[in-house]
Amino acid sequence: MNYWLMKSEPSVYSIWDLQREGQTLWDGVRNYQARNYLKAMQPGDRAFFYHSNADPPGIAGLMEILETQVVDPSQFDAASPYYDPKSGCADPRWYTVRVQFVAVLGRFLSLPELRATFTPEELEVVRRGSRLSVMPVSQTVAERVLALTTVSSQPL
DNA sequence: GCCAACGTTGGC
DNA sequence: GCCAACGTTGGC
Repeated sequence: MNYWLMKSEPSVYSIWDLQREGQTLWDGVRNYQARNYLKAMQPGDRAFFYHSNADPPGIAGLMEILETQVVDPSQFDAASPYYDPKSGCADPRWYTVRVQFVAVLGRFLSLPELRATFTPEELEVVRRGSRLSVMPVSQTVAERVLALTTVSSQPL
């Protein structure tokens, strides 16, 4: 089981939106490295839900990867802001995952706090200028992150 | 709202 | 394949 960190702007889609909906398709990722990480995910993996462009930015929740290797349908939708006219149905360019809500953290972990706790080598999101929206998190760092907050256990 | 950092595009 | 121009991300 691997851990990941996935960013979303809460004004667009927040951890509370996921809590209400239970699960969602993580569509709209249009960066090749982030897509490669999405492709590497396996069902049962866990991911931290990171609120970007928030006040303060930071880790807000936890989710589980439900379904992988999903073709992102928004790339074919001309009305979508994520439409990619260069992607064809025969050879889709963008893949994503379906995620399941697990928990809202009992205490959010702000970016300043993460910076104070982890080096850029340990946790890529604290790196200056880090723009990747999906990134891996090592088991040890994930456990240290979880130890900093409270996560009410929710049956899935 | 600003702007630094970064990714992508396209001319050559 | 280089690189300047441009667009986007995201912290502050």
